[in-house]
Amino acid sequence: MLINELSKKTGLSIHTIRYYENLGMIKGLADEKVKSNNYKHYNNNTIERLEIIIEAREVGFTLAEIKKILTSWFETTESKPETLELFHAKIKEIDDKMRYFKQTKRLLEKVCEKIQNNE
Amino acid sequence: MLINELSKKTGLSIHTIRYYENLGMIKGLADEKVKSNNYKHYNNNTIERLEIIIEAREVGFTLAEIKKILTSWFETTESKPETLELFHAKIKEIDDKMRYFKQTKRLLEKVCEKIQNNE
DNA sequence: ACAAAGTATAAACTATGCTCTATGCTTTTA
DNA sequence: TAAAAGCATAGAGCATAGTTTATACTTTGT
Repeated sequence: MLINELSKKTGLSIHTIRYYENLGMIKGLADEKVKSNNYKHYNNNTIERLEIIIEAREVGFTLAEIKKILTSWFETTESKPETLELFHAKIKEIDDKMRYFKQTKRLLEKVCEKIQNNE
Repeated sequence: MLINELSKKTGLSIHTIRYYENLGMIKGLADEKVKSNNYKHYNNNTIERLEIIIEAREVGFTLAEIKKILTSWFETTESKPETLELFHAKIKEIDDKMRYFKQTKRLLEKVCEKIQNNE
């Protein structure tokens, strides 16, 4: 599929997709049989990768961090202990953030109560 | 307390605290009895506010959004229905993000398993 | 009393993550 | 076949959230 279709399937703008491609997070390939243009083709793996990017950026990971996640998930053949530790650290980060989430949610709920009681 | 103490108690840099003060998220007051300087004094409410800021920014709320939360929590006297709706929407956002969190955590755990099995 | 440390204000600078514009080529469509 | 739409590349511009620098005044410690 070309970039337009990819954009529609993921909900990301064409600009954003190209931005991610420039960062090396995804990769499209030009059809070698077609010499007249340089149109890049993307496959379902690209969709998977973009969905992971969307998920992980919601969590607040930077694009650099997400790139590492993608590499470890899709490309890594060898297993470095420091990579493993990195991911354990990230999991811990998520757990920490979850706590902030619960606290903030509780605060917001209290704000709602306060607003309603003032009526 | 002065800004240095506030910085130590919250873990935020003096610069960041001033940045938040410029945005109107917190407010220090100069001692009127002292004419020789313009040193601002902060109280425990400021600490509370900064702790809320720290929590909420981890959740990914923008400083503008956090400012609204603070206003509704500490300053609002009247209760506007649209404010209430805003906060309900924010709570929903948090719930949505929690889902992303769980998915991303699961992905990271799988990455860890993958790395370990490759050994 | 004087150097060091603290405070205030303003402005410049930086990093991240886009978003938009310009240019030029290719493909599709009426 | 000419106009419109799509694709690629490069670079400029923008918003957010700080961080750093410069300047100047005040307070504190020795």
